[in-house]
This record gives sequence, C-alpha cells and structure tokens, in this order.
Amino acid sequence: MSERSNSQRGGSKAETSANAIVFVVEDDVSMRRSLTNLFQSVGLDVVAFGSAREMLQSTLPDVVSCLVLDVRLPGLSGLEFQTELAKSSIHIPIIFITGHGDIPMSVRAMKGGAVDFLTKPFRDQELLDAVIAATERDRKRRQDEKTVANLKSLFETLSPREQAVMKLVATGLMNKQIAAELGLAEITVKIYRGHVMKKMRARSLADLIRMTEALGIRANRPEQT
Amino acid sequence: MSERSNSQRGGSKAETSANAIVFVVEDDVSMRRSLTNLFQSVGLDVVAFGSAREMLQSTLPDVVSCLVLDVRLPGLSGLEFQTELAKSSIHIPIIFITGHGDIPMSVRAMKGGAVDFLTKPFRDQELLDAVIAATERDRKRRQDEKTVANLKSLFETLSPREQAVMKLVATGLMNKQIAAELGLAEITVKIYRGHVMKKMRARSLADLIRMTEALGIRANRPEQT
DNA sequence: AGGACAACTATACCTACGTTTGTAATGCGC
DNA sequence: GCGCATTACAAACGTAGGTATAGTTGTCCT
Repeated sequence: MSERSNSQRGGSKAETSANAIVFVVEDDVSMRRSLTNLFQSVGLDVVAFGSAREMLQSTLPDVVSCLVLDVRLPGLSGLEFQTELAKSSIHIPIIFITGHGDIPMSVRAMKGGAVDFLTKPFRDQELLDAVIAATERDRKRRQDEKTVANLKSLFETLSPREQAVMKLVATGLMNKQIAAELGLAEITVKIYRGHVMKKMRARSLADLIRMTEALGIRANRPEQT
Repeated sequence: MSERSNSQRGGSKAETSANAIVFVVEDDVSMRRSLTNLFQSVGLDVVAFGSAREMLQSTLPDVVSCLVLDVRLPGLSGLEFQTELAKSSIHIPIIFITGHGDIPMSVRAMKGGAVDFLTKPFRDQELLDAVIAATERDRKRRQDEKTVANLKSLFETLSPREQAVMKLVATGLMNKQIAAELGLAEITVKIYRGHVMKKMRARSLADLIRMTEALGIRANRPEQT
C-alpha cells in the first residue's frame, strides 16, 4: 500500500508547479510516518511504500525526485533494489538509511551511486541535507537528459541519407569526399546538408558539431596522419 | 622513512617500461611489510610510508599509481590525508583499509572519491582487485589529462589575436562577424584563422571545434533565438 | 490511378573560406 | 641598430559551401 501525501497547505507559500517528490521505502510503519512528516514539514511531496515491490509496481511520475531507502527490507533488500533500479535504468538518486548496517553494505551502496548512507539515529537536518543534494542531482540529470532527448528526436526527423551525411560532416569531410563515400553527386550532398542544418536547427557548423558530440555520433572512419 | 621496493626479478617476465606503483601508507610495520610483499608477489612496484606526512614530503614520480591508505594513522588521519591530496590536486585513486572503521568514515571516504574501503581482515584478492581497478582509473585519468595538456600547449603557441579568433570561430561566427567583433578587416581574420588551423594541427573545422570543447573554451556571447 | 514523399541529379549563381604575395607599423630583446 | 614576432591590411585567385529552380525515378498508401 502506498501513502500519497501532498503538502497542500492553503497557499501561504507559492506551490512550485513541479515540486520535488521524496519517495520513501521503509517497512517500519512508525518510521515511515515520521519520515513522511519530516519531509512534509519542509514542503516536500512524499510518496511512501512499505516494500520495494510496491514501489516497482506503482507508476512513477516523471518529476524531480529522490528515494529514501531502508537497507533492511522484507523481500528485496535495499541494495538489491538499488541494483534492480539501475538495471531498469531508473536513475533516481538514493539515500540509504539503516539501523543495523555495516561497512561493506555502505561501500557497496556508495559504489552503486548512492548519494548518502545514514545510520540511525541521525539528525533530521542530516537527512534533509542529503535529500536536497539528491534532488539537485536528479534535477541536473533530468536537464541533461532532456537536452539530449530533444536532439535525438530532431535527429530522428532526418531521412537515413540525411543522417549519413550529418555523420560524415561531423567527421570533418568535405562535401566531395562525402559524395564519394556515399556514391552521390556533390550537389546532392549539399542539398542534404542544407536539410540537416534546417531540421537540426543548427545555426552554424560549430553548432552541428556540438550536437553530434552530445549525441555521441562518431563515424568510424580511420584518420590519416 | 620510506621503503622503496622494486620487483626486479631476473627477467622472467617483461618489465613494462612504466610499471604501476602502489603507494602504501600504513603505520603498523608488520602490516606494511605484508602489504608490500603481497603487491610485489604480483609484480607491482611498491613505495611504502609510515605516515601521511612522509608521503607528502617525498617527490611522487609521475606514473600510473594508486594509494593504499590506512584510515587510522598517527598525525594526519587517512580521511584528512584524502582531503589534503584533493586540495593539492593530487588525484591519485585511494583504497582505504582499516581495522576499526565505522560507516560514516566509509561514506565520507567514498564521497571523497575513494575506489574502495576495505575492513580488516580482508582477502588478498579483494585488495588486489581494488588495486587493479584503482590503477586502471588512474591510467584513464592520466590519458585524458595528457590529451588536454597537449591541446593546451598547442593553444598557447597562438598569439593573443589568434586565440581570440579561434574562440569566435568556435562559437560559429562567420569571418566577417569575427572581423566586426574584433575591429579587424575580414582578410586579417582569414589569415589568423589559417594560422590557428596550422598551429593547432586541426585537419578540419570539426576537429577544431572538438578541440575547443576539450579545452572548455566558450566565448560568452549571447545567442539570438 | 493518383498523391505524397524520399532519393537523386543538373544548371546557375552567389557567398564564404583559404592561400599567396607583398607591404608596413610596432615593440621587444640583445 | 638589428633581428624577430606580432599585428594588420590589400589584391588576386581558387576552392568550398549553400540555395533556388527544375526535373526524374521509385515506393508506399489509399
């Protein structure tokens, strides 16, 4: 069962349209409740679960968020859950909390990319600081991902030939070389190249090159010394 | 006092011209000796110290290396040493070992970029695996740094004006725009631009753009929508 | 069959880029 | 003073890039 608790308090404070969500996975009911209260008290939205399975089964909203995760859980453990999320390429930043942890656990968690690993008892402020760091990390990741996703969708509007031309342009070949490479007339390359610039909304070649960098496009041609 | 111990055994195995060095900082003499033996037994060069201060005072050779560091040390602790190294921008990958550690320690170490954090007793193979991962990380970092350093030194052979032109070229401006920006004739820009290509050894504009990316060169000009 | 679209080319024209050759002023170090 | 690097520009020329117009062929969908 999940508890969705939004902090809708009158309007004394301007609600950000996309408020950060803190997910909590913690089997201990009283602990779960107190975490929920803590986060709500500072104006964060909270969605709490009693197990990893419950969270995996729910549909996660696509907003800035982080996960406060108890290491010791019934069913899937916190560390296994972390691995599971990574496999599903769900990149939510994780803050572990635990009452009975050990060093190898914490090291594994941190190697796995966790933001923090707190041992009970901890001060509220410690956890809040970690949550702020985690949501900030998520915000940045989402920003970067969005930029790349936008570029990718532009790139996909290109016809196969246009994509091929773009790749070869990015490697620095001249139009006539591209034409030879693809078995085309130079004029055709010029025209496709024009299409590429328009469709990618590149204002300059420099622009386009940087786009290919962001997209990880690299034509595998040997370079002559 | 530091103990420098190279594994020069006959010639049964080809000595790599730049063998990896494992630095060890460990105050316990018998532990230090056994670590040294372990690393030598697999053909690694070892330089061992009894304290952080000793290592800081010695001249570190500029080769692929990593640091196996005891957390509990006389004088500067392992964690303080980690901070100190970071401040001096010495980026050697660190593997912590400890007999009496706790979770906050390990978390701080990992947050600080440590490769691993092992608790005694550990299996030899665990430590060796960590050392291999650490040296690999250092090798990659050195490679990247070298590439950028090479570019930087090329960039510094450019005259101030040539550097300015390069920056503006990288932003995607046309020669005539660059000329206006710098108060020059277009022909002058063309000539400097030619110098830039030659001196930077760029085979194409795409090449040059990627160089500016690697160098982090970005002219702060507002872009029109 | 007809329409839409991708792929491809040609002619023509204009702009942008790049190099060569030559000139000239300035400033710095020895 | 001499040599040298830097900065700067001009004329002339050749190459590369880019666009507009116009047309062919083939495929896929309806």
